[in-house]
Amino acid sequence: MITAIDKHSGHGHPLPRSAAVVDDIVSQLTDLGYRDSEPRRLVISAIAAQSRPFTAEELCASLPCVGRATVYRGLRLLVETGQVCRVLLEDHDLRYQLSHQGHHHHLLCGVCGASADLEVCHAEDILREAAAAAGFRMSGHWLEVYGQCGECVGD
Amino acid sequence: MITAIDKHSGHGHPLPRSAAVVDDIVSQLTDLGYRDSEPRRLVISAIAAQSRPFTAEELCASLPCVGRATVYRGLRLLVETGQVCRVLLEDHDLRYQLSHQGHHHHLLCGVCGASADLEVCHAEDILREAAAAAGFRMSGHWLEVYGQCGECVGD
DNA sequence: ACGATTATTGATACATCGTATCGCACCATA
DNA sequence: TATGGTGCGATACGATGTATCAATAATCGT
Repeated sequence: MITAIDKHSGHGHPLPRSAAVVDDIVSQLTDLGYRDSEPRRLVISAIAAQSRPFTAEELCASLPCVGRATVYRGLRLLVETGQVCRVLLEDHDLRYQLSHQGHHHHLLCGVCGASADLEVCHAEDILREAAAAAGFRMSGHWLEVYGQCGECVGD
Repeated sequence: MITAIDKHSGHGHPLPRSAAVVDDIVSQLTDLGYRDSEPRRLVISAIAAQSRPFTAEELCASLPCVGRATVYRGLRLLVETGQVCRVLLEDHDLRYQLSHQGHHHHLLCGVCGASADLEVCHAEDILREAAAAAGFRMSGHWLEVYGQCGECVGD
């Protein structure tokens, strides 16, 4: 109801089309039978405002007016519905980020923390074949790729 | 090409030469300057006795006479020295298992929990190339493959 | 528009997993 | 055998996430 994105309450500036992103996600949730509440919109909005993978506690800190449990619940719901995906850093730190649809993996920069998507996973066929050679039927996989992004190479 | 080796599912078979395995690991530790203590041997022995990926708490439970902190310290030391590797299950449960040397990834059975190794990671070249296309210089990756092992296919 | 129903919230306690601290014991070697 | 550092166990702590539960608010049928 309240489109409070324009409220420059916090530190960051609102992203240009972030309101549209929030509306889109909310409508996907309502299609699934979930309600459209203000705290949830705030959580989604805060997620959409993140420029790189974030931790759950960072999200909580950026939403002082929303209960911690609500932030965690919203995050979990969005992960379950595929709107947000988990990202595992090289040091086993678990983070989250907005998910772009479809099967993909992440390129993670160890210097600046930026992430990029590997949209098509060609490795999948090779893995399936290798699994079959070991008598396994592959049903899924988890892959993260670590390195340095173009701007950080050489640092 | 990727070759799968060393299925350590075990279905109840005791691992052969487990004492020799413990001695080998202990000698590698002493070579690195660490001492040969009885609690540490107990931890290593318990790890060697595991037939599939285990949690740290399972290890603690199997070693009631060794302090919890000691178990965790031993586990961490073995991970740091490469004797034990971490395994991430599909539900994000973190487990451990004896590491067979060299770069490898895991095939994990979601039914019985068995694991097998993918010893050579040929997907690496593909990933490096894909990373380069996105302007990244790849320095490492994390990969787990999920599915069903030969004995559990069809369950 | 109203009221009933039910999802959602927020505060808080709890659970899990792992690490830091600290005094003491043990080993290595001088 | 003195001594210094490694490792020990007990325990407190920290980080991350979940369960509980009364109160609230969104949705729906009318």
